[in-house]
Amino acid sequence: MATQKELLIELPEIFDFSINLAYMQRNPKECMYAVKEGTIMRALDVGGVRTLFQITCPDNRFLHVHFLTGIKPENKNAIAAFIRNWFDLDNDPTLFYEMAQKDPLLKQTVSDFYGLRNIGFPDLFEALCWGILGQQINLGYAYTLKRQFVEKFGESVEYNGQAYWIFPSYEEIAKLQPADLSDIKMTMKKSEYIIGVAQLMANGALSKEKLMALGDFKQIEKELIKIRGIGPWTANYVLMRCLRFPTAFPIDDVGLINALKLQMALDRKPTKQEILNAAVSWKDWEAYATFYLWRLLY
DNA sequence: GACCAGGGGTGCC
DNA sequence: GGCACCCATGGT
Repeated sequence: MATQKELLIELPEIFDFSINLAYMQRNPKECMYAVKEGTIMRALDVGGVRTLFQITCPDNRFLHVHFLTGIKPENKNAIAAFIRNWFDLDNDPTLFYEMAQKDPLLKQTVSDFYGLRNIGFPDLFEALCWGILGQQINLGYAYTLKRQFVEKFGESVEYNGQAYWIFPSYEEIAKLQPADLSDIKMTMKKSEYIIGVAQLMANGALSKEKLMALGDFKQIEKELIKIRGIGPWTANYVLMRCLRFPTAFPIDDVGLINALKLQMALDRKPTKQEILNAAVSWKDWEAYATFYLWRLLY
């Protein structure tokens, strides 16, 4: 029975907590949550209240969310929705698995990582920033940049001597000039792009709700690509990991290309046409195919 | 020091 | 729309 400080989130059948936990621990530089001994810790700003919670999963049937600071009863639904989106619980990958088990390029990874979910970025601003940060630099450095950005402009919750960081708000970032980010070694272009996105969100022109209201995947993609700093890769990355479209497909992704090179046993990178040919059988599940192929590398 | 990195913008045709 | 070229900087 859940008390006031607890929340239970029922899990779908296809879900393996330890597999997802292992994915979440893949990079020690991650600063938006902490994983320790089967427990995930994360802080969020919910309606102006800094909330710290931990997630455990003793039975693989429910996520047990325990609030450590700042919970208000009226915010519990918002946090439950955040966690459902974060763990991608509202997509049913049954048909993806049926397809993937017959696909020679996917067969191994879906078997090795059965029950893995597309762990994502429920917050649109965080998703867009992470996409822009990750453009054309190695992933390790992208994590370093993110940490510096978060620790300079975000807020944190202290608990047992450790700081849990909350991603900077677009309201705060919208007020900055590109030069304000130069001391964290963000390139001028990335700084301009991130501030530009923050300003679009701060003035109400861009929001998750407005994008989703467009309904159609292609229309949302088109709308995202209009934004300076957002190209086809970032648009599809956000469609995949924030807006949760299973058909999103960041086809130019270096990680995807390298994973396919490995699975196709090539001594060169596959061509775009070869990737398109491989993806024919992934139809409607391109995002999941990509996510599982990434797991071979990271 | 070359080459790569979970690309994107710009200008040209 | 497709293509070449530029951007900028850490990692290897």
